[in-house]
This record gives sequence, structure tokens and C-alpha cells, in this order.
Amino acid sequence: MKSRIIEKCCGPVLVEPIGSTEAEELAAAFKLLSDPIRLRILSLIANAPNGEMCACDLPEVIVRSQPTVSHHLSLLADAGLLTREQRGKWAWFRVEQERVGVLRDALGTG
Amino acid sequence: MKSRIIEKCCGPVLVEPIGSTEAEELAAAFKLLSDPIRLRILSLIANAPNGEMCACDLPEVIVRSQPTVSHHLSLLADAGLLTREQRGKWAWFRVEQERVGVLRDALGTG
DNA sequence: CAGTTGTATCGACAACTGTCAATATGTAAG
DNA sequence: CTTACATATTGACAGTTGTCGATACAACTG
Repeated sequence: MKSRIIEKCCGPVLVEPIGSTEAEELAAAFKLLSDPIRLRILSLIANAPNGEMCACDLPEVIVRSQPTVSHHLSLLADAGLLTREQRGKWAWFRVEQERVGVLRDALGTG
Repeated sequence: MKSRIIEKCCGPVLVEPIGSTEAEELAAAFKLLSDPIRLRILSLIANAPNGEMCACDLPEVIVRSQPTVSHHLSLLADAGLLTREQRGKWAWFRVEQERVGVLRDALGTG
């Protein structure tokens, strides 16, 4: 189940008018940030040593079942917000900062 | 029905670790940006002449019923992303750029 | 090979969300 | 006060989402 990928689809939404298609793509991207578990996963990984984290540690830390954690990791990875690397039987994840930047830029340039 | 207000609740999520409470507040805020209609409303208002727009024009532009538009406007206003000003029988809305900035900053400093 | 462990998928369910028709409220004009 | 118009609220519904138990798949171990 591949979700929509977040590409650099739009300029700053609050500086340039946005079209219907752009709005749907951006909304799908922000929807990934609209869940507290996913935000915590992103924050935990971004602040982990070496900027990476093993999926095996997440269920205990965020207090959710393993299937639930796997589900959220898949959503984030499918959207390109996380990258996945298999090492032996462990899956390690990193935050794709560029993709996050796309969303940040959509909110304007401050 | 007052929704949760977006205050400056968190530092940059991807630079500092985030707690459960902060995650829920931020997620609720990003949820407002996870709907294409709300994104288009924000973009339309931000790019309108004088940075403001009358609610009366929105149903036709975004092709949604008047109750639906009113519902989205209320959500955005309750969260502080829009400000509402009554002029006669018309309601005018503006984008509260500072609140948008809170969300942008949560995604890091680029 | 069989056994163990980490991860992904499936199936089901409760809770939430966006939508509109109908209605209520508010504001101004006659 | 009555009428007309702009906006908000209510009620109901279909579709989506987060969750977990059960299960399947994958990778190492002995």
C-alpha cells in the first residue's frame, strides 16, 4: 500500500495561491503530522544518537503495540518522511529532513 | 465548542525531544492543516486583497455548502489560525501569521 | 533442518471527520 | 414589526483512522 509521496509540490501556501490538487497533496502530507504518536516517533528518531533508531525500541517507549508502531512507521516511510534500513533482522529508521523542509516551507518563509 | 488553542507549546520537534502532551497539542494543530479545504481557505485569505476575505465569497470559490465552509472557518478561528471580524452582516477573516509560524518552527529551523 | 526473534500484514472494531439539508440566530433595511 | 440576507448550529450519514490480536513473513541461530 503505497501512500502519496511528498514531493516539492507547492510554493509557500500563505504567499502564493494554492490549487485544488496542490491542496490535496499538502493536506495528505500534513495528515501524517496530525497524530501524536507519529510526531513522537519523528522526534524520537531525530533526536536519537546518530539520528537513527531501531524499530524494536519504539513499542516500549511510546507505549503502543508492535503492529501499531509498524503501521505508523510504514506511513511515514511511504511518504518519504522516514528512510528505512534493514540491518540483520532489525529495521533502522532516519528522518528525511528535506521532506520535512518541504512542509515547513509550505507554511511560508517567516 | 472551543477547540484547543495553538499556543507556542513546543520548541523545534526535530531538534528537541517532544513529550506526550506537547505531541497531542501539536498534532491537533497540524490536523487543521490536514484538510485540503482548510488549506485552500487559508491560502485564499492570505493572498486576498488586504489579506482579508468575506465568508460570503468562500462557498462559491471552494465549491462547498455554506454550513461546511462555516464549520471549517470556525475550526480555524477557534485554533487561532484565523481572526474573525464582523462588519454589518458580513464576517471577514484574516490569517494569524504568528500562529502559522508556531507550526512552521515546530518542524525545525531549516 | 527446526527454533527464535524482529517486523509486516490481515481482520475487525470503536472513534473520529467532512459533508449537507434543515433549522436557528443574527444583522440590517423597509 | 416584518422581511431579507449572511452566518452559525443541529442532526444524520458515509467514509476514514488508530488500535490491537492473530497471523504471516523475514532473518539470524544452533
